Amino acid sequence: MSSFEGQMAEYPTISIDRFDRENLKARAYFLSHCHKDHMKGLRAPTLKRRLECSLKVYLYCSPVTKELLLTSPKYKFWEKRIISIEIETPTQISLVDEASGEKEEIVVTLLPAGHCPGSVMFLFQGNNGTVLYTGDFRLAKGEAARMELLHSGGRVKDIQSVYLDTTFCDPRFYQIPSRGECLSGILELVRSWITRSPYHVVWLNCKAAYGYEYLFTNLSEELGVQIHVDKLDMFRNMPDILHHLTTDRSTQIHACRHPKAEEYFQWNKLPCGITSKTGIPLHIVSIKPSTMWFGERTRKTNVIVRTGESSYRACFSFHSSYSEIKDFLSYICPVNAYPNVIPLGTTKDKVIEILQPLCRSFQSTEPKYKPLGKLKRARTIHVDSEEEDELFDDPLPVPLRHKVPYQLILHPEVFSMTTISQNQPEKLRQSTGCFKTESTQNSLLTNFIDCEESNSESEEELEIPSSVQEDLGPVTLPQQKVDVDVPQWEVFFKRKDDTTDEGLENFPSSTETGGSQSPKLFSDSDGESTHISSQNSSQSTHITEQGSQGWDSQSDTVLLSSQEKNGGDITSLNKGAYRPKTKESIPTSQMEQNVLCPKDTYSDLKSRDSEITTVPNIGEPTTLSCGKHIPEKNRSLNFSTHSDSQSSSDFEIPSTPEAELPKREHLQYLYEKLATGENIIVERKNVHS
DNA sequence: GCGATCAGGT
DNA sequence: CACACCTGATCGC
Repeated sequence: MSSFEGQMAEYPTISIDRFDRENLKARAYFLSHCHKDHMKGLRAPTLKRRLECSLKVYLYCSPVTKELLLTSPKYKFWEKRIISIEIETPTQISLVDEASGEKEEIVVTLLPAGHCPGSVMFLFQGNNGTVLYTGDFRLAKGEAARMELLHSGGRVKDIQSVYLDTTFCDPRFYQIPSRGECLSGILELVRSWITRSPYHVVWLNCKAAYGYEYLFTNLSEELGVQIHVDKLDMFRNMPDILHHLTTDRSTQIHACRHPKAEEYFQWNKLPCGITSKTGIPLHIVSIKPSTMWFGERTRKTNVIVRTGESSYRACFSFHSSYSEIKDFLSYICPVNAYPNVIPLGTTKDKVIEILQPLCRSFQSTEPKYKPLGKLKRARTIHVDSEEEDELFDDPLPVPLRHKVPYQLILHPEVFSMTTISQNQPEKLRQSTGCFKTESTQNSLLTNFIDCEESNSESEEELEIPSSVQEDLGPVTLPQQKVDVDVPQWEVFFKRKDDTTDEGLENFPSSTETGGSQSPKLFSDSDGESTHISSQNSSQSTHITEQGSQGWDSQSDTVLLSSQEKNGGDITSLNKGAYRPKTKESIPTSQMEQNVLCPKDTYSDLKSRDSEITTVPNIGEPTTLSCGKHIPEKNRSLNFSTHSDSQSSSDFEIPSTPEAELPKREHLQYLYEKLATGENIIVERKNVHS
């Protein structure tokens, strides 16, 4: 639960994710995502009244969040006062004090947060420095490095403060299986059950919250079965989600809810009330998404745990694990970091103790003891050289250092801007202006570059395979050799042989599943302890493909690919994917480009109220007009269930093409056992029996 | 009747 | 062990 009070030290006149108390005086509001604990006060009469008086006050959020929010009649009064901002589109906002007329300019950029549909992080740039408010997020290791707009001049921006989602910022939550692993584990479990007969159905016992959509869309895509839900009107303009949901109860996968659902389940009744199909009783299994976490030294895990005759828990997390948080923060390396959440059982001081070493404020005062294990090391950067880099870098995706292809440098510190969005999407106008580069103190910054390194993490990765091999007997873990010279995240996402994925289509994803089948199906691994919680997972509007690959233009399909070769996490909800359809259906990529170009469908005049401006690119290198944009990428539509998991996790035990793969029949057999609850002989060596 | 808060549950 | 809710009881306006 977020304990963020709504304001940031650097920009106290804006409020984020809190709308009560002091926040009632804010000049502008921001909502990172549509979860109730981030909407406190948002529909209170006091704020409503203030809106009526302060006509220049607006709420800014992603298009998806706006859509979800306005679907609820309780928030309808916000309709004319919400301005949605496209993901990854720097936008200038004027913060005006209505009493004094005082005005401050700020540029905000929304970055996908991977928490739930529409969830974003806010990057603010203004006179008091650049700050990042993460909202709630789940980003895999290395994802920050792939976010274009966190960079400039090929390096991460100089960020003063990060207001961080520290939900799992405790070593106890060291690792959480990746989205891909969790997804493929669930996928195979569901598959093994529903393919038995039309009367075999699955109940996904999800909570009432956004964030499971990527699970639904992926299952539907892979299995060709829509998911039954209670409501879907909030997705009416998000075809990529909508198409995978249904209100028709006759489907085999349900995610409907009812206050007495658990009770119903006891009686073999689904939450939606049905118990049979054409007179024949259903065979129901329940799968409850829950957070499962593992200690630092845990070698492997099962993402599916059987909890009863017909019930299972499946790993699913909306938030980044301890190691993911550390990876994220250490990459950003801000001057300061502030926790938005203090997990129960820990204290603010403890959380800060963890965050501080990853910040510059600490590093500069501490002896620079940088063991080889460090991932990044300090280096001095000259602005000039940065620009050079920019110009001459090769456009190919380069691992850590992000380049911004297709850009032209204008003047180092002045940017032209085009005004676009307005309150009403259809109206737009344009204008130009100048913006001064943020970091003035940039000439000599201490920045970090990747180090070839050897750090504990990679050590683990290297070790894990071997131990896993021992444990698993037949299933050997391919050496995911991590080349020390290679940027770490590649280790997680890249698969040696991408092409193999396709062929494996139906092959149960070995990974988690594979793990589960192994002896310790329902228990935990030998390593450390396993933990389970009932959380949910989530995802957001986010990008699957990392890096410079863009999303594809087929707006529709976007979602899902389970793990693609790029391995990243599957987050399918791509920026494009969940873009509400309200505007036009411009192919995503195209739309992106258009954002900065006059020709938009929008036309119009600007209203002086809400001043919004899209800034081509902020940061050292200035981008010219449509330049911001990410190279297009063809999103792979293949959904190989496995690759991701296998490649990305520490947990995975799986098989890779080169390794000895479990036989399909074998896995199928185990899955069925798992699904039906039949006894599984737990033999370490020979799972096959 | 409404909201805010707390307890309890999933 | 956490999360993001929901329900119900109580209190105050």
